[in-house]
Amino acid sequence: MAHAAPKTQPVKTAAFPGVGHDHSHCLEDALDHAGQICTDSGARLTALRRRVLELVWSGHRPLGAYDILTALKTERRNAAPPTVYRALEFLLQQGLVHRIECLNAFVGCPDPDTPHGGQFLICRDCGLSAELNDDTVDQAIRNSAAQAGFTIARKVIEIEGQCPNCQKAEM
Amino acid sequence: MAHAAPKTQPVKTAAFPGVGHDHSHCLEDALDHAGQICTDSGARLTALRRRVLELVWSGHRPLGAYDILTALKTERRNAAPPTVYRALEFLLQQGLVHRIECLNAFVGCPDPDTPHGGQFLICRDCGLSAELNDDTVDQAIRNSAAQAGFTIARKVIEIEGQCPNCQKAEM
DNA sequence: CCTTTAAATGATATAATATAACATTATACA
DNA sequence: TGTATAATGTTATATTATATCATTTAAAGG
Repeated sequence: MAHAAPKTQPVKTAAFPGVGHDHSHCLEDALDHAGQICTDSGARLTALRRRVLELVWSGHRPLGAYDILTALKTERRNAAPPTVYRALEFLLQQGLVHRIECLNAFVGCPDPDTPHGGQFLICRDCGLSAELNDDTVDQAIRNSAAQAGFTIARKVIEIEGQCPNCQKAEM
Repeated sequence: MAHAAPKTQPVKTAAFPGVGHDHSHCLEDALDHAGQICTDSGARLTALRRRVLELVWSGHRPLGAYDILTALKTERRNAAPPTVYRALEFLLQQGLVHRIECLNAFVGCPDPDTPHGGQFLICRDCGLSAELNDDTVDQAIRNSAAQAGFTIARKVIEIEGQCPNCQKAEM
């Protein structure tokens, strides 16, 4: 039966990067976007900042500032904590990276064109994160805050658990 | 016109503790709850743990571990970081306090009877936090995660902004 | 082009948050 | 009461983040 069981189709996992996805494309894309955004806004994407962005984008795994620093030091002997934190601060301001509070870590934003808070799924097994932007979630929160008479400045939405790939791997 | 303008009624601010609320009641309530919960589960709410819980409940403002330590040291000269972190770990496990990731701080749970993640409104002006548990938000997130094939272990939902009291104060 | 000014980076020190590891004391319970 | 386990004491150190001042680089106007 060639065209049997549609129920055995793999679960849709759009949000998480596939195991064999072409990451060089993600990286190029992120750098191109960053260049464009900074050109448009007049912000200066210096070599250092660009390099830190590349390091953040070395994968879809949120990286700690000191992880980035360690990598950076192999190229710039004089890199120090402020070197990294300043670059990250810039990248955060430009919306090019997000900070993951529950990990004290940073991850590239796949869609930096429109400012947004970001909703994150974070896998405890493999460490990968995926950014959602579900408007239903957003609206529910806006409603809830409005009912309490609260004015929102920033939303931290970080969901820890197990990603589809790691669920499969367990079986 | 004695019964004019209903539109001038104060905004409903149920979630945030009123300026003059009877906090001693909050505190007693929390301690009673804690005693009950630990008795039921067989967990040991020692004097130290109970005292740390009291300190966390000294207000509705999330406190850092070292804030708690400073307070604790006035009574126990030998208190050290592990003293506080261990007590907090216990209290977190029992669901008696929550950790606010974006502040590296801890706040008492007003409703520890049923385990829950907690959704927080955090005022940047006065530092107070209010815990929501809006099922609409919760469901939206569960849906969103399910669509991505993601299994949820823990949710971090922290909304920073301005509380109703501080909005009024600005006028 | 030069100068002035602002922005970015270098460099050093230290603050703030959190945990590891082992010793000692208290509690439960057989 | 003795023994095992849990809790706490104690010291050291890891991890994350920022303050401060010096130096270099880039931008903008004359």
